[in-house]
Amino acid sequence: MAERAATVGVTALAECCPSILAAPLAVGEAGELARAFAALSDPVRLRMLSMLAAAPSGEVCVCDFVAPLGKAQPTVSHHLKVLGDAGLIHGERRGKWVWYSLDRARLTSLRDALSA
Amino acid sequence: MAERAATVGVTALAECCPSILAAPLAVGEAGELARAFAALSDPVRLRMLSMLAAAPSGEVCVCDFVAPLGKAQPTVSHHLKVLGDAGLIHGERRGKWVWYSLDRARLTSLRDALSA
DNA sequence: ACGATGCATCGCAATCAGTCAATGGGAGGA
DNA sequence: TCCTCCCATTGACTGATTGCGATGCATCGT
Repeated sequence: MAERAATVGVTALAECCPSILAAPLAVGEAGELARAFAALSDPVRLRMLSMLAAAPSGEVCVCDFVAPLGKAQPTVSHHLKVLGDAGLIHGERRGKWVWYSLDRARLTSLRDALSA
Repeated sequence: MAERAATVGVTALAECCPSILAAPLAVGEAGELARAFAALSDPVRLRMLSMLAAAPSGEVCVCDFVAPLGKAQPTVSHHLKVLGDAGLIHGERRGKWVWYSLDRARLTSLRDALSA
């Protein structure tokens, strides 16, 4: 159920990015945007995004999130999944490690939803 | 407790608006931003903001939120309080009615937090 | 003064979200 | 093959959030 809802939100937003300020939001649009902003409504996830943005290679390994964030590894994995479902990050497995990178276009589309 | 936390977040954000993309977010900054985005993580509240943005006079009475949103009056009041605590809207009592208006500067500062 | 209206607050029920220990599964090295 | 390491998933617990009925508190009209 979670993956379906997340996918719907991502695809719909990637295409049209409804703005909050342009016109009264329809119920469906509001729901999609709300789920997107919900991904940004946690301090751990925001710090993850900023770490990805600041990473020289543009990628961060899961193991490198644990210590700086001060959270257990399952918790880190959970937040990475939330951000991934929101389309904000993408993970790629290389050997034993999984490297995550930021989807800046997705973040921009979310930013534009706050513009007129 | 709620009003204190909200006030801290509002004042701190109004002054500096830390960007997610600029540098690794400190724990405190991340918490403030997270609370701000949490206010945007509900479809009812997003529709409220868009209704305020689309209102010709720039103001909407509480009673005019109830029917379009399909929520009970206490629920509407609750969401208005959340948005107010986040600094996104301001209410002004005129006679029996309370008129709410959008704080566009606050919304812009939140938008800029998603910019490099 | 009294009743009516508009909004906020309280209290409760139901649902959701964050956290971690335990477990599972895949990849590499000995 | 077995052992180790890295990551994801599960299950359980706690706290936060959403929603509404009931109530309280102003304000206005009579």
